[in-house]
This record gives sequence, C-alpha cells and structure tokens, in this order.
Amino acid sequence: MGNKGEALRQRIIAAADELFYQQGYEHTSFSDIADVVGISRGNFYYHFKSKDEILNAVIGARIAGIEVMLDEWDEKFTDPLQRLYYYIDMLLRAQEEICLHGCPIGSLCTELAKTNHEMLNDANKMFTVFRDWLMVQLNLLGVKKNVKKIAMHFIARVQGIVTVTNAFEDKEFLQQEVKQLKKWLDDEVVFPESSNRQS
Amino acid sequence: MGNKGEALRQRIIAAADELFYQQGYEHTSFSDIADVVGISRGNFYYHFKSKDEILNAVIGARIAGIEVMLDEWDEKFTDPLQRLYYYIDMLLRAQEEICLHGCPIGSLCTELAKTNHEMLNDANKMFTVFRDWLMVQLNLLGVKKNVKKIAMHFIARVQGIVTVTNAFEDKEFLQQEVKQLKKWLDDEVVFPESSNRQS
DNA sequence: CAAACTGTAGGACGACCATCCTACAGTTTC
DNA sequence: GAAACTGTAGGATGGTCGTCCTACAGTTTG
Repeated sequence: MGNKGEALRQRIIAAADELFYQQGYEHTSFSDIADVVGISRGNFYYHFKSKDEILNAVIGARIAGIEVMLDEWDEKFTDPLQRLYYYIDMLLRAQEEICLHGCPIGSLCTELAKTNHEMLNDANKMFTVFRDWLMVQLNLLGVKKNVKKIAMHFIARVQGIVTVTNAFEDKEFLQQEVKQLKKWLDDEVVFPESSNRQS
Repeated sequence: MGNKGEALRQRIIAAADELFYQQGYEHTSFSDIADVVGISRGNFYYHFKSKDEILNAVIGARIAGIEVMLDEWDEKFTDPLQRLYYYIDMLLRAQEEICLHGCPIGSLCTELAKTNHEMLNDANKMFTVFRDWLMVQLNLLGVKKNVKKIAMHFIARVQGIVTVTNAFEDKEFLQQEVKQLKKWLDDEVVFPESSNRQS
C-alpha cells in the first residue's frame, strides 16, 4: 500500500517545516530532522532524493496549509472586513513565535534570496496565496481601484511589523502596530474620507 | 607600528561586510573572505579570534558607517523634511542591491534571530541609530506626539517594502511603495488634517 | 649580531554535513 | 515457498567548515 511510508513522509515534512521555521533552512541538518522524527539519517533518501526536495515538499505543504486555513476563515466569517481583521490579528495570535522566529514565509524568502536559491520563486508563492485572498476580500468590500497594489501593500506592512518585532524581540511594538494597521484598514481602505490615496 | 596589520584588518572587515550582506553570515566562510582579501585562510586568527569576532567588527563598522552617512545627510540638507525624503529615496538608490540581497540590517537580524545568536542585540542597534536620527528630524518638523513610535513605524514600513521587493525581485513594487511612503509622510506625519492618527 | 616582535602562510585537526551504498526485515505477489 | 517489492538502519565517503598550530620572513629593539 505504501500507507506507512506515506505517513512517515508526512511526518518528515511536518518536522522539517517546523525546524526550517525555527532554525532556518541551511541551518537545519538531516540529523536534526531525523532526531525529531525518530528515524535513521540515511533512510531519508528513500523518501527524498535531496534536501532541496524536502524544501520543495515543505513549501508545497505550507501553501496547501495556507489555502485550507483561508478556507476556514471564509467559513468562520461572512463579513470580509471581519476576515481582514482576523488576518491582522494573526500577528497577535502568533506573537510569541514571531518574536522568536519571525515570519515563516518572509524569513524563508529572505534566506533563499541570500543563497541565490532557485526555489525562491516557489517560496514567494506563499505570499501570492495570501495576496489573492486579500484581493477577494477587498473586492467584496467594494474596493475597486488598485486592489492588487493594496493587497501587496498590506502584506508588506505585515512583513515590516514582523521583521522589526523579531529584531527587537519586542511584543509591545507588534501590539501597537496591529492597532495602527487596523486603523489604516478602516480609514484608508474601507472608508477613505477624501480621494483614494493608493496611487 | 602595526599600520600594515591594521590596514589589512580593515580590508577583512570590508570584505566580510559585503559578503555577509550578499550571502548571509552563516553561508559565508573564512575561505570566501580570504579569497576576496587575497590572504591565507589560517592567518585570519591573527586578526580575529573567531568568526563571531568578525561579525562583531562588521556590526561596529556598519554602525559607524551609518552614523557618518547620517552626518553627511545632515550637512547636505538643512530641511528635516528633505532629509526624510532622502531617507526614503535610499530605497530607490539601493534598489538593485535590495532586489538581490534585501536590507543589510534587516536580513542580518532575521538570520541572527534564527540561529539564536547572542549578537542580535548588537545587530539591532543598527536600527536604533536610524531610529534616533529619525526622531531628531521629526522633532525638528514640529512633531510632538509619539515621535518614537512614528520613527519605529517608519523603519518597519521600510523593512516591509524591502522584504517583499526582495522576495518577488520586483523593483516596480518598491518604486510604487516609495511614492506611497512619501505620501504617508506628508499627509499623516507632517500635515495631519484631522487628529494625530498615531495612537 | 642577537633577541624579540609583527605579520603571513599553509597544513593538520576534529566536527559536521549531504549524499550514497549495502544489508536486512517485513510484506506482497505469483 | 520463491521472488519481488517496500521500508528501515547504519556505516562509508568526500567535502567543507571553524579552529589551531607550527614554520618562517621581515622588522624592530637591545
């Protein structure tokens, strides 16, 4: 059946996912993953031909995980504005991990860019999934102009908050920025008093 | 005299600085630096006792370099608003490098956080130098409330732009975000129409 | 000139890493 | 029950890394 092998494969991916987030991709060795999963080092090559292949599987799993999560959000909230608030509040819900390890997506992309890794172009698709979802919510809110730009801006705002929070290990900064980001969403995106400021 | 030795020490720091930016700290080996400088590998330990000591020297050199740069900006522009524009335009001036390697400060902090490196608390001082300078300029502009928060917010905005630009290797995104950041500076910080939005 | 110091070179080390290979146990298929 | 396949274990390999050590050339100091 290969059921047992597939289950182990999933456990390897899950362990690698967490370790890549906590320690970074390059800094995580096969031994690290093997220790967590509880299998032998060399046996890895039965499931994955190379370390890059694990990275590829982790990126795929993360993208799938994000899509599932966003579907759940869509079910949980009918109001697109509530969904966007929930997106921002993700920062609060994950504040401990963010303080310690930053953003799983942003920090991986930063690392892959540094090592000139070809898979950067796959990794940044994790952002794209969020972006597309954000665009849908903005559309539902009646935002007509510059929807894609606003969505990308949104993501960049979140990334900035995470980078600085992580660099200073400062949860308070994160908390006050979350408030400000919500205010921006209210004042500048949903109910722009004057003309649309996004140029 | 030790003059020759000191000169070489400076060349090592400069080479390490550039390589750490382009390749990351962990991913840069002694051999890499030695090749660039043109000296033997083992001889490193005459000038630096460990790799961490080079990192320490690089951080120190960067902080000194930033301080010199900001002093030059202060001389070049008398208007604090012009100085802040020039700060934002730094993104445009460095857009090629940002696309390829991100922010020298942000990406280093991200990496050090991942490896639980003690020197993160020294590295984030590079941000602090910018923050303090920003606070001075904001004060000169007559901003009285939340000056520190606005300065940190400023830095986070820049970091977000850099992270996304780097992840997507997208200079156009950087360019449009620069425009938006200037608009924010004008509308929300310098001439806030309604009440001060920074809470 | 001899001794001491400064600076450089390059090899040796032990550790770790990704990868490969072979051996072997368990299951399935014929 | 023999053959084939699935899955696991663990050692071997070759490379790279940070670090250490010794040798040596050049300069300075006595």
